[in-house]
Amino acid sequence: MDRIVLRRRGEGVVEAHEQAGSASAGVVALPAAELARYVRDRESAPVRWVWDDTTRWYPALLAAGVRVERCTDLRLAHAVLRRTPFADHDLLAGDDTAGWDALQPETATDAALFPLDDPADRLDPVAEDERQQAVLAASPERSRLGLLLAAESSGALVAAEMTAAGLPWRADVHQRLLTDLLGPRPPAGHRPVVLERLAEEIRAALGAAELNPDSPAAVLRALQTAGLPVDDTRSWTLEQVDHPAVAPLLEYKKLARLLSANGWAWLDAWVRDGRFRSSFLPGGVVTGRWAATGGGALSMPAQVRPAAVADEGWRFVVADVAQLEPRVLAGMSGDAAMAEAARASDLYQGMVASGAVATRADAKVGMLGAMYGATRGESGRMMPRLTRRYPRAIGLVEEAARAGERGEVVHTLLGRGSPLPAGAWAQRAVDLGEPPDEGDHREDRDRRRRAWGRFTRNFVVQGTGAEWALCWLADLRNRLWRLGGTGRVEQRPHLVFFLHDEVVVHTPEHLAADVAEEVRRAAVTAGRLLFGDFPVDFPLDVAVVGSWAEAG
DNA sequence: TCGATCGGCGCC
DNA sequence: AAAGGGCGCCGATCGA
Repeated sequence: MDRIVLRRRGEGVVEAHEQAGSASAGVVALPAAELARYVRDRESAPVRWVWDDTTRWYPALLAAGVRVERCTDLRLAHAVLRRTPFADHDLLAGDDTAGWDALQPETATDAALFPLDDPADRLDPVAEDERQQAVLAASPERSRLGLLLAAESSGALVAAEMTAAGLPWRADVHQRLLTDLLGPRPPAGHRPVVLERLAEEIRAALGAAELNPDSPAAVLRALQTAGLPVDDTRSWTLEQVDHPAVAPLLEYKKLARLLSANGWAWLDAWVRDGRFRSSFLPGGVVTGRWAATGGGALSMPAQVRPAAVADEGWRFVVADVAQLEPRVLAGMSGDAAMAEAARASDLYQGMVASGAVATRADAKVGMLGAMYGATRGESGRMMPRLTRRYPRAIGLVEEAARAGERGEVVHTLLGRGSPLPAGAWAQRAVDLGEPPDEGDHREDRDRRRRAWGRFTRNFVVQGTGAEWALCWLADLRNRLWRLGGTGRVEQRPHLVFFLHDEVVVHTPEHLAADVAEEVRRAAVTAGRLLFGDFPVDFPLDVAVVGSWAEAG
């Protein structure tokens, strides 16, 4: 397959470096304005575009109606290679290392603010690509690491396409929802009438005439003055006590949250032309999960999802994986008993059926505890039992926790490495053993050590789950393209949302059933890519709906 | 006055 | 005695 490295040069010129082995090795210089046509032409045969950073190239191509099949995102690949235990890091070292380390993705606002001086332009993508390929070739885990790099780059393409397309959003539906719950939109600086009324109720119930219910400290003082035994103002805490102020306070908090997180200001800021426009950031989380910036895209409350509505004549296909992380744990640990439980569409029910635990609730709380590191309470009590039934699965997360406590790196199935701990406890653990110290400090160190162990314990599972999801997305993206006939990305079935273990596809109605089928096939492919023939299933809940809220 | 931090809560 | 992983974002509050 041809491999073409793109590089920006000054004065609106782009160089295309066709690498050895390509049909016509050499360098082509072309005006930036002609890039889209060049890329479109070359896409008629298999080609891999190599570029410094997808966010610096792909949005303009998409805007010109050009979709690419595959790329290598050097920024994301560099970040993976810097941390993976599967690579010889000396092979990645070069003059530019610090620059590649520091390279940040671009968002639409960055581009407008800093159009001229981009640090990416001081980096040499041809040299970096050669280094990365040398690292991969020398890796003892070439195939897993290669899969991770390919998946990460595909994810970058998906993210750019989703960011460009936006999530269909009906501002009128959203506004009606706000008005129904909060009252009419108030003038700037004023509370909606419903909140004002609740605030008065709270003040009356607590005998605190001036109370600002938005101030946690003031609310706490008022509650304590009224004689309530609380140390914070969390909803869960308030639900435990009986007082006339509690009901209006809980109602106030719920509605105030809606107002501040997804109220009229949110609509003004993030919804344009019938689309919620956020920015997805692949690799934005150390574990490999995506992050997003703008509008809180990854924490969209169920409450406002009715406003996500497919276009006229289009549908959403919403799919999510049930219990992704325990399934991934079964696969990566090769735990046959847990994989057997995972054969059920409800893994927790599968654990009950096999006699491992008594109830579904026990199964769920026990597995969450195993993956998050709960050692006591209901979760902790399940651990001995789970360890007996699922020795390999539980052993894997326990070992990841112990390694973290020793200050060591752990890694996902495909080789994403955890960061090294920064605290003093880790320096001492690795270099000096246990120094004598004041009791206070030792307790503090132990607390941090255990916290880091919980992080590495979760890292291996969350990170491998993210790898499964990346493979799912990448394969689905190609399947959707092949379904679609002609036209640009957003004129065909295309991804509009991704949330760790859930996807939303926007599709012309007549293709919805086909999309649902491809979503399932892509999940099978992802399972095979990660776990080969090991029999662990990833069943999906798939819904064809008009509004996101109708799914699940 | 403005940036950093806190308490809280939404999602997985 | 407390002991649960990862995020983004808000208003209030603190502090330079």
